[in-house]
Amino acid sequence: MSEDEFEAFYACFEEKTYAKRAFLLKEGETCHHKHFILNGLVRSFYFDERGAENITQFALENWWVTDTESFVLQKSSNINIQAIEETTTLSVEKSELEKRLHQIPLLERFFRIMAENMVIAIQRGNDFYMKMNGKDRYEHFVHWLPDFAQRVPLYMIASYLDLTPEYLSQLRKG
Amino acid sequence: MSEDEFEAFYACFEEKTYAKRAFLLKEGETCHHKHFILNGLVRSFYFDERGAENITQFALENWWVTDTESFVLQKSSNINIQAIEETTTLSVEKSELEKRLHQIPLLERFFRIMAENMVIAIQRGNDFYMKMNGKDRYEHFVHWLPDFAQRVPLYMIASYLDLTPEYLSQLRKG
DNA sequence: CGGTCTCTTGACGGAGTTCAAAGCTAGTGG
DNA sequence: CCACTAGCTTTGAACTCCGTCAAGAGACCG
Repeated sequence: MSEDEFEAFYACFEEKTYAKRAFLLKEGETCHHKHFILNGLVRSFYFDERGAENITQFALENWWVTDTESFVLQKSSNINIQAIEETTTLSVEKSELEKRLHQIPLLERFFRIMAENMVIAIQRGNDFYMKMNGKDRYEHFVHWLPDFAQRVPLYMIASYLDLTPEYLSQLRKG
Repeated sequence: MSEDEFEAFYACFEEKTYAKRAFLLKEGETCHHKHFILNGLVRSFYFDERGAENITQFALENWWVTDTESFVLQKSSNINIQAIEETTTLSVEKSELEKRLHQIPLLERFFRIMAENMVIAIQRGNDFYMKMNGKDRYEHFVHWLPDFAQRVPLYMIASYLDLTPEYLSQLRKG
């Protein structure tokens, strides 16, 4: 990428700071941004039919976060994205991004590769989920993602691992 | 895309036919192709620690199939892709594809969008899986994917929906 | 301190699995 | 074209993992 191209690309990002518990996206809104996290920690979650929060993803420093379905199809979102800690992002708006993608062929390549890596990451997550029971999922999580285990309250980890806090508590004891 | 470009792109595809039960990819091999299915039906599956087959995906006419992780990272695959019926594909080999992607910027765009759509499809699948119990998953599957329900044996549907054949049998009765 | 949020404990229940056996079906070869 | 066999589907009983409910104990923050 030439220096000019990089400038043009970088210029379309905006730095934003979200307070603890602030929302990057709320259910029912359309997602207009891809966020790159400079600092902090966020979660994606939805409310199930009984009003309980179900966490589908965490993201921290150097991760991207968005609701891909809402962002790509520009339809209203089913999920909330919320800061767990105070969080600073570099965020790019959809129409800005589209413009640059047309101007800079290398960007298409970059975002293609990023999307492929997302497919891989999600499929690995599924694989991990399918092959392990609750206990193994928890142990794996604590072992491989200690950053999250430190910074995220237990009941959120339980939700992410698709366990009740009560059952997770049992597992930790025994 | 210009006519020349399209010719160059189309030329890198090869038509192949796989007999029923033939493998498009075997565990341990590296996946070198993306396959577009012209005709037929395939499944992706792995063997769990007890030697039982676990189906992760079906694909039929007009769908793409590959092992994204193995294809992108060129590492040995954990899954098998096998024809359930005799299947004809248009298949493109990785290095051929890479060459064209460099030559034809529009292709990068095409495959970026395709990868994004895969992310959306997989996440929808996960959502569907998380929110429904076994009975609902089966009914949803039969209702929305009748083609599969007709053409795929029951024990494979059970595996795909993550149920035992015995339990699925119960569900159908009651 | 007082209240809300978080984590733990234990009794009970239900969705789904496991195992074993028997009935059914369809493909294959003779 | 039939018979045989291997593969597929059904049944039922015992069992397990994990969720639910209810109650209480800490812990953090104003």
